[in-house]
Amino acid sequence: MGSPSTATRVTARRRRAAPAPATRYDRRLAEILVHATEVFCKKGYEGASMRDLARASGMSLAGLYYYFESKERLLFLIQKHTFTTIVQGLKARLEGVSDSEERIRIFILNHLEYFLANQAAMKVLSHEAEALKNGFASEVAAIKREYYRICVGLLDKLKSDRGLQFQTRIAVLSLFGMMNWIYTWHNPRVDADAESIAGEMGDVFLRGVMAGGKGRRDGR
Amino acid sequence: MGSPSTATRVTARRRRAAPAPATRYDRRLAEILVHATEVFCKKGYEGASMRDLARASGMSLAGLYYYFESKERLLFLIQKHTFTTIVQGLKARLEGVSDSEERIRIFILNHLEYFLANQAAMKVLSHEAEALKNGFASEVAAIKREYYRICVGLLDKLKSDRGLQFQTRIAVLSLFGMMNWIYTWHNPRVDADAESIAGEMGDVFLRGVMAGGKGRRDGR
DNA sequence: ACTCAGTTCGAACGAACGTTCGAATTATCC
DNA sequence: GGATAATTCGAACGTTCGTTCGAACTGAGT
Repeated sequence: MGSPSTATRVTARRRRAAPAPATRYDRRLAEILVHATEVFCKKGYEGASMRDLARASGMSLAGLYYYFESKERLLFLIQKHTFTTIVQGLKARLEGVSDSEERIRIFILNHLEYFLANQAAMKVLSHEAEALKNGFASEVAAIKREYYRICVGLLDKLKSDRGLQFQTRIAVLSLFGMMNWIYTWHNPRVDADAESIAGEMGDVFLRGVMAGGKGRRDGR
Repeated sequence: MGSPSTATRVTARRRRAAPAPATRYDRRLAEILVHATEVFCKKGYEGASMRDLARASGMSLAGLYYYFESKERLLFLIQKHTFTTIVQGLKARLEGVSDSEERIRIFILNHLEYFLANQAAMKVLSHEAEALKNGFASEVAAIKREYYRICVGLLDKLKSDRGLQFQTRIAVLSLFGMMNWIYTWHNPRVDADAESIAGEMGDVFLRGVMAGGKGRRDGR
């Protein structure tokens, strides 16, 4: 048969939505993704060679291509899975909570908990955001846009609930900056856990957007 | 002579601290740095080839090596110059200002103004922070540490002046995150200028750290 | 016109890159 | 245990990588 990877991937795709079983193919694929994430995190997407990835997953160079048709698709799968998971987790946690401040605190906590529990994957997601091209890029961009819009919705709700006045776009992007920058500095031996950092950042950010009421201090 | 670049660089290094004149060598070198910054910004350090850099500066591949002994040193020169300039500018602007809140606003404004006026260089500084190794890395890290410590000093002063209570480390790193993340989203056709964004971020951040007074909302 | 340091370049080096392919190996089912 | 499909691999492909080298060009001083 011509291209083994295409053929096998099609037949292997008949897996249930159920979590545990999964085919051998899917399990091995997930393993490789984990090791590749670690390598991409350490050396960067461009800096990591397929030979590095093969060594990390204890597999031959050619063997990798049974699971992925290209290095770019491998990065794509990592980013898509990571992003999808974090959005799913957020939606589940927001369910049933109506207070708009509490909902933003949940957003921050969910983001930072996932970030610190999956540091390598989140660094690859944040740091290699521009590495994908065309089709791959736009599919990840769509998930990112959904995530961004959820946050905008939460902040706009807070704004109207409490009659606040701030630029939602700047506030949202500042919040993402505060949170995502963590991959450049967090040291588990020095820094507190996600819940504590989320509390601290939530305090600063929420007081910051709420303390003002209406208008800027000097009316500029 | 064996290695022309080493010899010429030594003889050419007799330039004044004066701004304008500079030797031909220094002027050409600066030009190449500008073009290389643009390429590193667009394609990343690993993703940019020496051939890309040669094309961008209208020079032959071999010609570049008259000015730099390696690609890594080229990145180093860009990062060191950018970081040194921003720290210098900050120190000049802080001189004579004593109010601790105003000093932090100056820090934010200086950072964002330089960031948006030199987006490519600042992206290369932020995004390729881990690309350098050993000696190059530690020299840039020293400047970064100085810059970080200045910010810690400013915040600690505010904290003691006003009897506040927050974790300086988290606050500083959150502030850097807010500001540095801008390279991922700022669009000059949509977003306001540096002064306006600095005002907005300054409001959120300063209210955030000042509104609390002492202790966390739930005493955790 | 000649000199000589400063500057640029074409051509090439070996190494490493992403990817392919056919054969070999391993697991699965009758 | 033999047939069939799923999985793995060694070896090689053509390309591009960072870097080097000696020759050629340029411009200022004499």
